[in-house]
Amino acid sequence: MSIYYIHIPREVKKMEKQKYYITTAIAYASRKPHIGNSYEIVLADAIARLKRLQGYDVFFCTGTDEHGQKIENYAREAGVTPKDYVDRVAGEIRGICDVLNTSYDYFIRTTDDYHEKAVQKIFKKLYDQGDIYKSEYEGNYCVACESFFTDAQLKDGKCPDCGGPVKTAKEEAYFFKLSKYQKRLEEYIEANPHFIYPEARKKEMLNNFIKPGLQDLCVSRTSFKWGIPVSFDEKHVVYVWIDALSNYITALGYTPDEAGARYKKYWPADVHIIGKDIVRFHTIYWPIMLMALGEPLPKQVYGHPWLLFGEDKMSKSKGNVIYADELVARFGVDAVRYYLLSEMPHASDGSISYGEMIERFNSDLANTLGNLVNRTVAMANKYFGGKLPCNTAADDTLDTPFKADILAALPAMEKAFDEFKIADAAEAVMNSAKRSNKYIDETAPWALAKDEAQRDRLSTVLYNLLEAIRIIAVELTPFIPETVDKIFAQLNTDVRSYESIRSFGALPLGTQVGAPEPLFARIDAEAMMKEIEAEIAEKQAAAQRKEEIAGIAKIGIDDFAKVDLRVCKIVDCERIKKAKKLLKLTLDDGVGTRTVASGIAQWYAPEELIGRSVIVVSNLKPAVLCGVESQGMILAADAGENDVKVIFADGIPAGAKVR
RNA sequence: CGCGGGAUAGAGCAGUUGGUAGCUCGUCGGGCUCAUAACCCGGAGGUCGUUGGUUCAAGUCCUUCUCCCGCAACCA
Repeated sequence: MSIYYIHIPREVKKMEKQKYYITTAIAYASRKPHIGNSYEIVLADAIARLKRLQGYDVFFCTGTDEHGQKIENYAREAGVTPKDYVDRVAGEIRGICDVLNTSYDYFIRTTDDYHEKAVQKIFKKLYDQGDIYKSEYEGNYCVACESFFTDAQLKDGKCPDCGGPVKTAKEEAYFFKLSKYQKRLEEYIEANPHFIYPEARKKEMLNNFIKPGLQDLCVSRTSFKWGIPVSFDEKHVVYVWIDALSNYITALGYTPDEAGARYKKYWPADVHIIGKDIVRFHTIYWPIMLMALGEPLPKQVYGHPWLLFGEDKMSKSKGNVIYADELVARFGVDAVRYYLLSEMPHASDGSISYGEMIERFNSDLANTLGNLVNRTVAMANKYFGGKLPCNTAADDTLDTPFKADILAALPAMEKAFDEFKIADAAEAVMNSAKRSNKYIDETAPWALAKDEAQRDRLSTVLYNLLEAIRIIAVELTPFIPETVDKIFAQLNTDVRSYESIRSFGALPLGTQVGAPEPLFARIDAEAMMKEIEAEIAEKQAAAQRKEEIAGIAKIGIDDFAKVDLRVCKIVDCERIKKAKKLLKLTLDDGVGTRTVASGIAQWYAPEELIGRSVIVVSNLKPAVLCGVESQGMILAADAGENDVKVIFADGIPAGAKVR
């Protein structure tokens, strides 16, 4: 199997620390992020902490993306200025990073002054050198797809995506010549097989986007104001790509005129940690921007999977949104971190549920790790008053394999980290804890304690255990740093360097061990689940109430009169081939026939609809959906969580007006 | 035939270049008493989605089909 990582020497020379620059995507400051969005920062934090432990000079950057139409709209709804709005949300986002105990070195906001200035200069530079050009785009625009296409891309004069009609659109905008760099990008990706990770994403990018031909990217907008103004053309604001992606270098102090010391030191990034949904922007647009600026490209982009709630995506209306701060309040920060890091598969989506959370907490943290520390420290106190007199009474048949197993965890953990298999890394460490529990069973210290002649042996056994715990604790630093501190407090030592865990025995003999204190209290799963269910039910009820009250703004009778509802008879019905959810209905509306596309394919088969009558919004503007022009919309109701029922009007003549 | 990934014990997953199917949780039985009703050992439970093939040997390679997921495109 190939190992997807940039080779980094394990031994870092003392003279000069090697740098390691790691970033997360910057979070869009439109809403408070739920636990799924928070996974990324914890993942990046674990990697950053490991690299620091390994002796790297780490720079770990995160932040918020604060411009755009959506934020402008939310702010208007909230009745505050966009700046006030993002100040609040950015604060919440940063609060979540902090509550998760993440060790970012820098938090950038795209509304920061230096960032805005740098972005303007970047935009100007690209414009001056001809990579960005202004266009009265008289291209082929597909309204349905909201995309422009070149003549070559069109299929029989129609949109290559949906097969629908395209029209010549005129919209003043600036464009970035991606096409110019396409070949270089393709070569770079081929030449650097680890650049896009995991492998599947790379194929996706190459086959779907790069090889078919990159279209020039629209990089400015005139339709909203909340953005960084184009310095030489104030009608335009810089659209998301150049604004947001630049953060990775502006955070280091980069501008086109002056790179700055920090930039020179840390760029290029060693890895960008991002969600799989934005791999495209980070592996196509971003590298091309950097090429155009004449800067080196990041070494690696890791598109991580998503965290889902049970089977579903989280959504407020389902009442199943879980926020990091709520979880931390209930379970503690390390329990949340541990769950995220140990439960997420490295390539496919993971899930979170309270039941799994409790199970993982009890079995790994409380039983395996917590209990190990507790029983060991308790014995050290009970038998020796916390101070071990000897560590030389070895029993090789038991001790040698034990030590070997404990020391084997570190390389296993490092290898897993290099491949972003963080869950495997956690497992490797936890196996050391299990192995230590087994060692207790093998050596039976309580039996040794009964024999005065075995005193040295007993002390040695307990020393080996304390040392194993110390090694485990250092290895757990990337995962649960707060607990690690507690463990070291109980061991009463500060020998916790990375070097000290490469061999067995760095714990000084005779250290006065502190009193045993449980690290994690076992959770009564049944009681807690009951409690949680009650809370969720309450939340759901509240959400529903709110929806009913707030609902949609009241309309007058005049507004309602604008909607023309008609009974129509379904004369024909078929699936739309290219669409998963759409049915194409041919309707008799009393005057003639019309075609309507409806997203009910997963609930109704075409046969069962033919001959039935439905209510149709007849004066809806036509739109093209997957190549079918839809001239209206049929009424249906959300009958349940995942159930839609069409409202039938059988027996009423076609063309009848509904009011 | 748009591109790509997947189907392995009740659940969640690992299986490196083909060579005796493993891990965690759960379950059943045993052991131990230092410890947080915890810890340790053992059992049961899988014809590795389906068809055909290559091979001395296939979970692993090729092939047929079925189903799931991601990307792209739509829930008018």
